Order: sequence, then structure tokens, then C-alpha cells
Amino acid sequence: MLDSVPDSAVEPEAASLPRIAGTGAASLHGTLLAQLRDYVVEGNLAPGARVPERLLCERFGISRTPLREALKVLASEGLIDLLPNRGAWVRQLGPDEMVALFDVMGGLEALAGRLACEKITEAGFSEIERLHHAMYAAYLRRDLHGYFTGNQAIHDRIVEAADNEPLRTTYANFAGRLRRVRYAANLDKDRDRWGEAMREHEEILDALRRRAGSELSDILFRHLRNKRRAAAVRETAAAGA
Amino acid sequence: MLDSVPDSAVEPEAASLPRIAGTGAASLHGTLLAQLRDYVVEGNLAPGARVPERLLCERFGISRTPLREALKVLASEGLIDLLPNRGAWVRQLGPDEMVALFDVMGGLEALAGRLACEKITEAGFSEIERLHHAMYAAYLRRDLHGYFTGNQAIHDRIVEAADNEPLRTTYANFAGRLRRVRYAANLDKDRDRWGEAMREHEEILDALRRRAGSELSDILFRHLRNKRRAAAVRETAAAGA
DNA sequence: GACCAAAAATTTGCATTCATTTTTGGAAGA
DNA sequence: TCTTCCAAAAATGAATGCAAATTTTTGGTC
Repeated sequence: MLDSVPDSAVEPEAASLPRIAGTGAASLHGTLLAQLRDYVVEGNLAPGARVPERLLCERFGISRTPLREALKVLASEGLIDLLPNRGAWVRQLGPDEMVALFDVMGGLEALAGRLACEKITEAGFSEIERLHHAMYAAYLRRDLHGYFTGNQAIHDRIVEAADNEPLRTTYANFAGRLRRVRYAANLDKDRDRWGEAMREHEEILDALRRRAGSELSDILFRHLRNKRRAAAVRETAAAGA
Repeated sequence: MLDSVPDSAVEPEAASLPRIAGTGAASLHGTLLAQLRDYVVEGNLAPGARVPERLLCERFGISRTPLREALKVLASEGLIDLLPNRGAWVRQLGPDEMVALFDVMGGLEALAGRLACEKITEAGFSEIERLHHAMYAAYLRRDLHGYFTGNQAIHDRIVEAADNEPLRTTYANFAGRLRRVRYAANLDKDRDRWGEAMREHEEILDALRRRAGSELSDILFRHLRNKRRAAAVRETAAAGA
């Protein structure tokens, strides 16, 4: 039943207009939201630290109202915690939470791979293939940064190839939450993992070439699991330090 | 580099405290957010309709500030669109968007199934088995409502068994967005689909019994795809009407 | 010197106010 | 009669104000 509130006429243009605000692309509010999100994700505030409302207002040159709106959104994205009457705090990931987030990332990548197999074009595949070879070259010359960049690019391209807007958004959200975990950091000390990751990427490319959705889905989930395992070492070590 | 903003001391209790605000459980703001979300999800406002700010303020007995904060969050959840200077509009799903959302749901259920295979207890499995049989009984006596309820319960239990908080939250979000699509509505006219769905559920239970994660993952994704296909008929029909 | 209670100073949450923008309604003109 | 234009009205976006809660400081006691 439609409530006492009258349903205004349907907005005809709304459907065709770009969905501006959803995640906040343009529009003053969206700008601030993006800025503030970057500010947090980039690590300008220490995990577990209080988010200084007043200082941020001055920094961004705005009043508290729009800032607080942005904070509410960041809280719903899981980047910060809002404690009633006690303000906003940068969310700190415990080991369990990190594991949970990694698993979701794995699920999202698995989905992206599956969809990519259905939708990717020959050109799109070639591009990923090119990135793969570049990454392999970086691996051979032990260029950690080059490898990391290429790796990131490949995973992003797969998500892109899935051509699914909500997936893109959700993926970006979880990637942002895990941004602090520097998975690459281990590889130079964990040559085995590096080689293993490289082999997994061979499998990924192969499955994608054959457009084997289920298979790719599986590989990608396992790939993320292993990535997490490698990252967990450092996490645990850091926690113990 | 940590910015000019000084890092306040780390809040020791924050880690152990329940994550109250994230999705908004308690705390006045969270209450309003949940209320408003339900209000939209329940369909009190027509899709494509304007969200009447002032009226909602009166209805909930609050001022515009907290309402607008909640609207920003709902926009980030994808339930409404915010058009700069033009207010909030209930999001309307076109066919393509619906397809995209269904695919993400499929990916999330696939993930849930995979994780459930790793974590579910014998008691948890028995409960799902019980629900399955109850649903089958409903199917046999052509009890559409009973079937639908049981079906929903099973999928929810699988997500629950995955024991992953961010997955739970994300799943709930997408389920809410798709709430308007009444997948069950077709079954009484599409007996073939109903039987097919029932057979798929047999497979689901079987894979879960064997704790065959990858397999269950695949089945669940396909199951959702088929569910979408059935729902799409009605959607298309409705669009054509 | 450590510990605790009370008052001051911040900070939060929400209401209210104000400047812009959009929308509405109608008059003038084609 | 229909379109175009303009002014009034309403709605949005953001700043400010204020009561309640929290945190910090202060002062005193053991």
C-alpha cells in the first residue's frame, strides 16, 4: 500500500541521466565525500584514531553539516566507525575482519572473472594478455613495483571487463578498505609466494582465454586466498611487534 | 606521511566495542536510517518518485538535518538517487540494472555457499536440511507462499553459515535493492521453472552435504541466473504493459 | 605522590536560519 | 490557443545556534 505521502509524478529524465550522486561523482557533496574518503584511505589518519571534525572542517573550508553527512556515508562504507556522542574513529582491522574482507574480495573477483568470460572482447583480452606479459617481465627482472602495478592493472581490467556497475562500486569499496594492507611487501622476502602467484596468473590468463567462467572463478578465489595468506604473515608479524 | 592533523591517541575500547554505527544498529541516527530504509524498501514510495523531504520530516518528527544525513547514506546504498539541487528520487531499476544486480547477488550467494562449506556445523546443516524438506513439502502441495518463505530462509541460512559480517551486510544491501522484484510471482504460472528450481535446490543441498565448495558456488550462481530469467519475464511483461 | 570528585571546556547531535537554485503560476505576445 | 517570459513560491544546500553529552582540567583528600 502506498502510504499517505503522495507519490509525486515519476521523473522522466532521471532514468536517462547519469547516476550522479549514488557513489558521489560530481556535485559539491560528492566532491567532498571523495576528498574525505581519499584522505582516510590514503592513510592520513592513523587506524584507530579519532576523526577530528573541527580540523577537517577548516582543512576543507566547509561547515560541519556537509562534513558530517560525508562521515555518515564513510561509516556506511565501513571506513570509519561512528560512536554515539563520541564521534568518528578510523576503523581498525583486526585479523578476523581482515580475513573476512579478503574473502569477500575473493568472491567479488571470482564473480568478475566469471562475468568477464561472458562479456570480454577480443581487444579486451589482448590488453590483459599484454599486461600479463609485462608483469611477467617485471617478475623476471625482480622488479617488485612493476610487478605490483601490473598485477593491480590486470585485476582491475577483469573487473572492468565484467561490465557491471554495482560490482565495480562494491569492488572499489572493499579494495579501499583493504588498501592499508600492502600485500606486495612480502613478495621480496617470500620468493616462493611470488613464483606461486605468477603461476596462478598463468592459469588465470589461460582460463580467461578459454572463456572458462567457472574455472576462472575458482582460480581467482584461490588466488585471493593465497594472497591473503601471504599478507597475513606480515599482519601477524606486525601485530606481534 | 601523516598529515598536519595530529593523530590522536588510539582508542583502546573501540576495537572490542560492538561496531554500533557502521550499518546503523542502535543510536538515534541509526534508528532513523533503518526506519527510512525500510520505508523505501517496503515500497511506500513509488519507484521514480520524488522523496518528499519535508513530509518525511513531519512523519518521523525530526528536522531536516538528520533526515538529509540518512538520505545521503541511502543514496550510497543505491536505494535512491540524489540529483544536485533537485532532491532525492526513489531509484528505478531498468532491465539492465536489474540484470547487473542479479549477477552480483549470484556472486554473493556463490561466495556464501563456498564459505558455508568451510564453516557450517552439523547442526547448521541439519537446520537447512529441515528447511529444505519443508520447502519441498510446500512445493508438493503447491503452496507458493510456503515455498517462497522456505526458499528465502534457506538462502539466508547459507549466508549466515558463511559467518562473514561484510558479506552479510553487502548481501542485505543487494537483497534490499532487488526487493521490489517479486521472483515468486511467476512460479504459479511457470510450473516448469518451479520444478527446475526445486531440482536445483536438491543439488544445492547435496553439494552442501558433501561440503563441495566450488561446486556449490557454481550451482548457486546458475540458480540465481535462472531465477533472474524467470523474474525477467515478468519485468519485461510489466514494462510492455 | 596517587587517587577521586566537581567544574570548566570541548564536542556532539539536532534544530533553525539564510543564501541559491529550481519550480510553479500566470501574464504578455505571437 | 499555444508559446515565451518573468515574478512569486517552494525546495535545496550549507552555515550557524543551542542544549545535552563527553572529555579535560582543576582542586582536594587520603
